[in-house]
Amino acid sequence: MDKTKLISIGTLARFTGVHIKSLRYYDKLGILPPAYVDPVSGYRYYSVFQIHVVDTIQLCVELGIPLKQFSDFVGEDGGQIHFGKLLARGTELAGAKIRSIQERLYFLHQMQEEFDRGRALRQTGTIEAAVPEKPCLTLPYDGPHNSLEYFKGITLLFEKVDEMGVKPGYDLGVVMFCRGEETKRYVFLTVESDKPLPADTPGLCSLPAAKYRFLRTTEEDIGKASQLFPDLLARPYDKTVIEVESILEVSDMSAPIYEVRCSLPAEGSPQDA
Amino acid sequence: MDKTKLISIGTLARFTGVHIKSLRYYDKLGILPPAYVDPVSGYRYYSVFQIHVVDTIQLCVELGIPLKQFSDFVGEDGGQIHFGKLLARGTELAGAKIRSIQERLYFLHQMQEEFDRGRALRQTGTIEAAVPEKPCLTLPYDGPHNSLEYFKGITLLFEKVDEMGVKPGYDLGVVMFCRGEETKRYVFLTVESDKPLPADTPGLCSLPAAKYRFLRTTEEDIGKASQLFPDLLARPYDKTVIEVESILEVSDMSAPIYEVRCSLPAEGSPQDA
DNA sequence: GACCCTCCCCTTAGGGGAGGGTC
DNA sequence: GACCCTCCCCTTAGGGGAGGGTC
Repeated sequence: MDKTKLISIGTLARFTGVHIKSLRYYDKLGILPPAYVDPVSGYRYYSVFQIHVVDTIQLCVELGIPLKQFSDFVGEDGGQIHFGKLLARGTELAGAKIRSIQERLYFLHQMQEEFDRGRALRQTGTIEAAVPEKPCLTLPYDGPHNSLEYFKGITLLFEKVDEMGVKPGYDLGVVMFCRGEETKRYVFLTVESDKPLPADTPGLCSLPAAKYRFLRTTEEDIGKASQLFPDLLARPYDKTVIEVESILEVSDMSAPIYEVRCSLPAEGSPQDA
Repeated sequence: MDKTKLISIGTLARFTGVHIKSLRYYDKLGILPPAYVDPVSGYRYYSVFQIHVVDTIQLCVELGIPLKQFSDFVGEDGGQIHFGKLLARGTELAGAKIRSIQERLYFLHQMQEEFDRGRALRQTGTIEAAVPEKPCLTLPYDGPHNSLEYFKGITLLFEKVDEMGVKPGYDLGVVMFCRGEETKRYVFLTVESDKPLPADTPGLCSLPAAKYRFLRTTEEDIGKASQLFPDLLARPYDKTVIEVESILEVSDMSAPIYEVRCSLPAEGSPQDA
């Protein structure tokens, strides 16, 4: 072995930008044996071509491929790299990672929207905004917020969502559907699902897409929607009133703030009763 | 504290899909204190609303925000969540992650291309393909491959790339520029850089974009380009001949295979000498 | 009987540092 | 004097399991 063709571990570290400790660790794992080890001093010497092996190891680390699996991509003597396998696995993993982070980013954007609306609401007292449809599970309920019955209902809804194998959403509370003369009241929990849910699920319905008027209120006033939206309730259109605990800013459980939303008449419907 | 409003740790685990052990760990870190702990049995009881705290913790974990920093996003009593801060940090981190993985994916795609070409070359013996321009560092050199001088040259190039603060590319070897009567031979190392390199860097040039003819050969034949491309060398156009060690399949250092590329005449140039 | 408790040991990919030879 | 060596201890976010109370 001609040492003059080889470089020291420190030089390899400099050339690759990888820490000396990492190179020793790779040696220990057996995935980067030095081209030559001085039997007296124990000094490790590497070939410049092993720079590519280091690069490949780094690629695996960055893609989250466990280094124990690195040997799957390398021939017996460590000098052969199965790029085909590595490329396939790497592309697959990188794709999965990007998809997963994009989902998270999408969730964050949704939260950001609700958060911004919450802030606007805090500043102006009331706002009006369009809200998309959201699937949810419901349970008939006619009591006040924050009662034992209410908690039992919410817990039951979480239980059901769990049984269905889907994820609970961030919104929960009380919803009132005013349809003609009839008004029905439920506790609800929104549901996150990429697949459509079976239509025959008991209690499955959705918070309808509509333009809503938003208000904030404290626990005392909750359930008195008639006082909060006197002008809207006086008008005879089908409306949905949603009461949720406002958790989308600095939320304090001991003194909850509620957000109450009342759907506005659809565009083009008669403006007067 | 009314226990009937609370759920057990196992129930919380089921509702959130998070392992019981993780919930205990979050308690230990102080970022998810149970709403109530039975002083006798030590049993932990949680409020259903703490489901949201668990979700938020999971979001942090998935985005790679250290849980020690989680307290930055939570009020003193653990019941308040600063969504604004969390959203900003999360969006920032998720964006950075996606960009980093996309870079990796781009690198993988490039490798895949070279890999596919290598496979085609192995099957057919020779192929012709267009190759984009690549910046590289060079050092005049006139010896054979795999000699001590060659290694010294390559090592020096790595050293220079390192000094310039850029990353070495995957291609290295010997390049011959035939310009008119003059032929110059160098060792080269490609350079990866997103910024343009200072034009006055000594030895900086580029492997020109062109259609190349590819051949594979063993160590013995290397440097005898005149025998490998007799038809092309007989014709009087400016050509570039590149000899690289073929590392883009199962590569074995003890018996290297070389890839030799000779640029073809530009389209529209005279077909006969 | 299913659920929960507290230890205790183990994992990945290294980083920091001590104490001591080597180029 | 800069470089390299081998221990040894430490980190994150938990998972597995033992041994023993609790609903």
